[in-house]
This record gives sequence, C-alpha cells and structure tokens, in this order.
Amino acid sequence: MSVPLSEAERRISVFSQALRRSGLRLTHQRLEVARELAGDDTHPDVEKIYEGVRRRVPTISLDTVYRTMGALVELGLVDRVNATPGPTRYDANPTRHHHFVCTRCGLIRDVYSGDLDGVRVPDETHAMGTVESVKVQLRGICAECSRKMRTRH
Amino acid sequence: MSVPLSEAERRISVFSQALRRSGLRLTHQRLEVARELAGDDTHPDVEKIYEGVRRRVPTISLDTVYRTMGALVELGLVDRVNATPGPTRYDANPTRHHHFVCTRCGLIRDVYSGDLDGVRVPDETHAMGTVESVKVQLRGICAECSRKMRTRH
DNA sequence: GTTACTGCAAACTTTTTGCACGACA
DNA sequence: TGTCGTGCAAAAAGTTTGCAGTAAC
Repeated sequence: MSVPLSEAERRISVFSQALRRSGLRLTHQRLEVARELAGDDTHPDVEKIYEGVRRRVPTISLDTVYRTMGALVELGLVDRVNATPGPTRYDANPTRHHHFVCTRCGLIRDVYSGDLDGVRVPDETHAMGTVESVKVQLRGICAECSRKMRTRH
Repeated sequence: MSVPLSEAERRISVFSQALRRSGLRLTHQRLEVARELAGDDTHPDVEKIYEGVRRRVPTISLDTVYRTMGALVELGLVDRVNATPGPTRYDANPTRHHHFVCTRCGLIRDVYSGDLDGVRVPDETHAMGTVESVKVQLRGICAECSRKMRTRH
C-alpha cells in the first residue's frame, strides 16, 4: 500500500539476493512473503502478511510466515516494531526513518526527517553501552481517530 | 532498584491519591503493587512484579497484578514499554526521559537529556495526527553484554 | 541425491475473562 | 450493606517446536 512499484521491485530483488547469499533456499513461500512485505508500508503483523500471501499461495501455513519473518529479521532485512500492544509488527523499509504511532488504533506511519536523523546520542549513555541506532517515536492520536472521537462525543 | 527512597515514597503517595480520586478502591494488593513499582526502575514485566509482591502478599494472584497494571496505565500513572519482544514491560517513572535498550538481553535504562527532550516534531506529522509525546529509543548492546561477548568469542 | 524447508499438530507463553466469594467504602 | 475487587480456573491470543513428507539446489 503506497510503496512505489519500482521500490517494491527493488526490495524483492534485495530479499532474493540476501537469501541466496546467506545460503538459505529461495522458496516459493519466502518469495511470496517478500513480495507481500515489499508492497506494504503499514507495518503489518504476521497474521496480515499470512492473509495477503494466502490469496496467492492458499496452502501456505502461518508457521512458515513466522519462520520466514524470523529469518528476514536475522538477516537484517526487516525490523520488528514493538510500538504497540498485541502482535509484533514488521517494518521492511530500509531507508532511515522514524515512526508516528497512534496509541488508539495502532496505526504506524513512517516519518522522514533530517532533524530527527540528526539527534545526537548523549554522552551519558556511553557508560550504558554501545548505541547502534536512534529511533524517535512520535506517539499520539491519528487524524482518523480524532475525527471519530469528535463525531461520537 | 536504585530509585531513591524519598522518590519511591512520593510515588506511592501519588498512586494512592490517584486511585482514590478516580473512585477505585485502595486495596492491600493494589498498594503492594504500587510499592513494588515505586522502588524498581528496571522496567519490570508482570511476572517480575508478581514475584516481588508475592514475597509480602503470598496469596496475591497473577491476574490481579495484570488488572492492577491495566488500571494504573489507564490512569496514566504507568506506561507500557513496548521496546523488546516477550512480555510487556512497565515504566513508573513520571519524569520526562528516554530509553537505552539492549537488543541482546532486553535491559532498559532511563536516559535523561535536555537535548533529547528538545527534539522538535516535524511539520510533516501534523497531517498524520496530534503528537502527544516524543520518545527517543537508543538501541544497542549494553556494557554487560559487550563484556560477555568479548570473553566468550 | 541431499539437505533444508514446509505443513501439520501440539505445546508453550502471555494475557484476558467469567464466576463466586471476600473486603473496601 | 452494597458494590467493587480478588482468586481460581479456563480460555484466548500470539508464538514456537518436533516430525514426516516435499521441494530446492
């Protein structure tokens, strides 16, 4: 949803090459999971990915989707997004970005911002460990939920 | 763990008042859960809180802890921290802060930083919805895990 | 032809819920 | 005393795992 076709195709190709390069087999199921992720920027959970793939591969099982997601995370191709309660959601966007999270409906939208990318790690944290990534989470209520709340109350 | 006693006492008092003010009953169990949270800044999960309280109230049940945490979140006294896979962790620190998260062991440490507090919400996000809080997550490997990795490999 | 992957089923972990008894206000 | 909260048990939700057959290389 709303990932440009060229970008989606590029992602599928990256996925395929990364699987092959790491010695994993490029199965029909894995390719279709990759295809599903490549075109979806709504940060879907496993169930949603499963439903999407099942339209094209009706025999795929939920546990294969779980295992495929595990492999893609392991390879660093996909991130787990733990921003909401409930099922784990996945992020296949390799471009540096941050997240707007609706605390009401669980919507997660990618936010691109040079300012946010520029956030500096405080010196204080060096004693805690090595920082590998800085992610800004903007939590609030999405426009759709605001509208619904205004209408009902 | 490492919450000053004065701050812990202040938190217990805030919890008690908030429960009363909202018409909820101040039960023995709720008070002991509050006491447990007040002195713990490790962002414990329900199981950990349960174990702690059980030392003082051996008859408390796990589902009461779940229900109490739900109530405290509802009242805005506690935040759910969804930064790690596995059980939901809770944050009873009312002071503005951010998180260092170890992706290896799940350690979460509070980070206080004027720079991070000053992060501005990009204009772009106004179309997405209303931002209520900005949280920076510093993900990496904690000192303890780094040490263990160096020793073994 | 091997070996890794899949689908099935069952188990496991985390969280929620219905109900009857007990405790707070 | 009335009602809300608790503990128990069971169920629901989300995820992982063992195994035998199947498909990728």
